[in-house]
Parts: sequence; C-alpha cells; structure tokens
Amino acid sequence: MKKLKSTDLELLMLEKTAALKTNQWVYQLLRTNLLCGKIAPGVPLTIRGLAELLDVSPMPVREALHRLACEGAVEAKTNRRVIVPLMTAEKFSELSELRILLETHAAEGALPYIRESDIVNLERIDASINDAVQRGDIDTTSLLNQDFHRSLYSANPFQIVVPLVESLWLQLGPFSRIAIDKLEKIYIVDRHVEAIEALKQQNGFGLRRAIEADIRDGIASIKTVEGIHTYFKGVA
Amino acid sequence: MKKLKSTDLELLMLEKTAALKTNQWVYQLLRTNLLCGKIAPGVPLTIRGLAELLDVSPMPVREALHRLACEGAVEAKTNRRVIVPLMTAEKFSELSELRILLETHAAEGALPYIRESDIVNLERIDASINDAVQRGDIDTTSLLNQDFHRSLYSANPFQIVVPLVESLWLQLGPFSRIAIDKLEKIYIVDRHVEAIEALKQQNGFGLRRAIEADIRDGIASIKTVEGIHTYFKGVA
DNA sequence: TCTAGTACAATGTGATCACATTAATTCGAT
DNA sequence: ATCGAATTAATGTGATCACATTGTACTAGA
Repeated sequence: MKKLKSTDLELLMLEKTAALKTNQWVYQLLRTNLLCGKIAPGVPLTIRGLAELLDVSPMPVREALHRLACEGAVEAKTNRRVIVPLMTAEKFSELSELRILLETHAAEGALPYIRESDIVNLERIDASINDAVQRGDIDTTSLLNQDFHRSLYSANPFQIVVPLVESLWLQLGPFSRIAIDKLEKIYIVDRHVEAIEALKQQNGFGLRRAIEADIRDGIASIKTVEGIHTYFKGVA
Repeated sequence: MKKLKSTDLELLMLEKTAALKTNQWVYQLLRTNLLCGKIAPGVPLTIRGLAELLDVSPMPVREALHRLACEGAVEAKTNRRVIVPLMTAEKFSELSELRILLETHAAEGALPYIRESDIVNLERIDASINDAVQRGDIDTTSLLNQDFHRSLYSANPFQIVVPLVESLWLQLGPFSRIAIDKLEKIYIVDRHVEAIEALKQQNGFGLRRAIEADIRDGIASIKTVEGIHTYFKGVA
C-alpha cells in the first residue's frame, strides 16, 4: 500500500486574489477543504509538504496549521505529526450536543436583529442549497449550509458565539459531509424553511426548534460510528 | 501624557523551564497575564516590542499573538495594531450568558466521571482560593478560580467544551479580575463548596445551580460598564 | 499657532537558513 | 528472511533578513 503524503492530497483550490494575503489564502483553503472533508483523518499534514503543494513558502502554512490546531480542526500529536483527529462516538455526540446548545442560543439571540433583507438573503442561500442538492454537489451543499447558519447568527451585531460554533464545525469536519450525503436521499422536511418562517413570525421558540431539528436530522443520518468508518473506508 | 509601549508593560513572569519550548512559554506567559488583566485594553502589543521585553526572537511572539488573536484574547485591527479589545455592556452580557450555558453543560457532563480523588483535588484548590482571598492576592485568586472550573469540567474524558470556555475566559479577560476584586468584600456564599456538595451527592441539578450562581455572583459585582471603565481609569 | 506634506521609524509578512529532534531507510548479524 | 542498530532523510522551531505598508515626527507654509 502506498504511503500517504501531504503532496498526494487532492484539494479543491481557491484562486488567490490580489487582495488576499498569502497566509489568509492558505488558511481559507485548508479550512474549506477540512470542512468539506477533503482531507481524511490520519493523513499526515506537514508544513513543507503543503507549502510545496500550494507553491508558497513554508511560513504561511506554518501559521495556518497553528491556527487550525488552535481551532481543533487538526491535532498536533506529541511526535511531529499533524493529522485530522479521528472521530469517536462520544466525541461526535458531545460535538452535536454543543452545536444544539450554542446554535439555538445564537439563533434566538439573532432574532431581534433580523431585518427583511436578512430574510431575503437566507431564502436566497436556501435556494442555492436546494440547487446544490439537486446537482448532487456535496461540497457546495456543505459550505452553503454553513453559510446559512452563519448568516443567521451573524445578524446579531454583538455576536460572540459564531467563532465557537465554527470551531465545532471544523471539529465535526468530515463527518457533517456524511450527514449531508445521506440526507440527500431522505430530504423530507426543509428545516431551513421552518427557521425562516419562525423568523418572519418573530417566534423564538419555533426558531430554536427548527435549528435543533436541522442539526438532529444530520445526526440521525449517522446512527453509528461504524457507519462513519465504513464511509471513509469507501473513500480511501 | 506618556505614550504606552509594549516594553512598558509590567508582566508577571513565569520562569522558563527547560522542558518548555519557547513558543509555549511565551504563549502561557501572555495568556496568564491577559487572564489576570495585567494588560489593559488599548495598549498596543507588537511582536518586536514583546520579543525585546521577553528577550526572545520575534518568532515565538508572532506565533503566540496569532494564537491569542484566534482565541479572541487580543484583536488584530485592520491597521497594524494588536490590542486587548475594549469591553461593551452587550459583549459582557453575551459572554456571561455563554459562560453559564457552556459551563453548566460541562459540569453536568463531568458529573458521572467524578471520582473521590477529583473531589479531594477540588477541595484542595478551593482551600487555596480562600487562602489567596485572605491574602488579597487577586492574581492568584483569579488563576486558581479558573483552575477549579477547568479541573471540574476536565473530569469528563470526552470533553470538548474546555477550550471553548477558556476562550470565553480570555475574552472576559481583565474584567473577571474586577469581579474577584469586588467579590472579596462580599464573599458571603462559597459557591464552590455548594458545587462540591452537589458532586458528592451526584446531584446534577444542584451542580448546575451552583455553577450558575458562581458565575452570576461575579457578574452581579459588575453592575454597569461604567464601573468597568472607572476601574481601568484608576489603574491606568 | 495650526495644518499639511514629507521624511523617518516601526511593524507585519514572507522567505531562507541553522539546528535539534524524530521518522524512515538501509545494512548487517543471526 | 527477520529483526535490530546505525545511518540518512525529513520535520518543526527559532533566528535573521528583505520588503511593502503604516504610523509617527518633523518641518515648512500660512
């Protein structure tokens, strides 16, 4: 079996605009790929390897990896290996509970600040999501889904919780991808529509319910950790 | 009025043991000082300035500041200034609510894993806290108080929430110091004793109540943001 | 005295190098 | 052929430098 190296990764690339500094570009790129689950747990991520792959100096990569480690997206082992941490049933359960705890709070906290333009924007994102689901584009679905949640919570100008939630997303990382993958086939209720409806009615309780249900739908599609592992066996 | 510079800071130092790498040492040192409120909001923190102050190369400082920025302890402005962010009433309120939300959850999640030795340890820490309070040592009180909470939550081996909570502590930063400062004078109920009692009785609800009360006691001692600003006027 | 413009100093970023530590490979003994 | 030791390659960290950008100070003009 061929040994995996950083340079063997197949990453989805972002173009490096002139406005974006190199470190930001590297960070965003790695982050996006982690959120989409393009980097499987266990693959060793090295500074020089990624620098070569992205054709940049090691310095911005070093910075990006440190930040991602701080956010829990990657784990710096005691030896010199940096990997996407493996998932366990307990960890997955705890992460999901925290998502519900923080995101229902964040949604309710955003409710008073929601304006008409925010609702229009959320509806636009949800339409894009449905579009991506139709096309079977999991990466885009995953990223847009996070956009929806982030946009909602960010309506509150005194928002503290978004970075915390993003850390949870990063830690769930590859596995939210599985949820979406399976969810395509059982997409019965659009919880986003429920959430938007609650926003229009200024219904805090309904909003919490919709957000919680949205998260739980994802959880439900991954019943066992075994399911997770078989999934990655299939990918790798 | 004399302009503040990084090199004018009066930091409480940690000795640099051989086991500790330079970057860890710098990070821990800055972090500790931020948690104790030794670095006032608005003071410009520069890489080279801190490097000179700590007598290390700019590189570990660069790394530490990036990490602290990622954790919300410091804020990198769009221009080139890095400062401890200013506090607002809304921010303080939101941070406090999140503390209650996450820490009551964390405490309850740790409850099933609490062993006799954990309780002994917590009692030992609480005794040290009372000791530090007697001496009027605010810095130690503040750090030990965080130790108490962290030790409790960390009893759960599948803990995800501790880094998130630590981020909140860092963002509250200087202001928890005020709470403790004032709390010394009105230390009527020791919520930590209540929490330990609930642990002994495996009383989840009581534990949540004790943790929430502990946090609210701190909040109550800072009634207005005006109080915060006058506090720092007095210090600076 | 105040303001604007210019020159100077300081800063963050990126790059490259040296070094100690760790992983990987090779080679030899059994 | 297999296992273990020694060698070699690779990695993260720390240091230093160059450069573009930004803050600051000084000066000249009104």
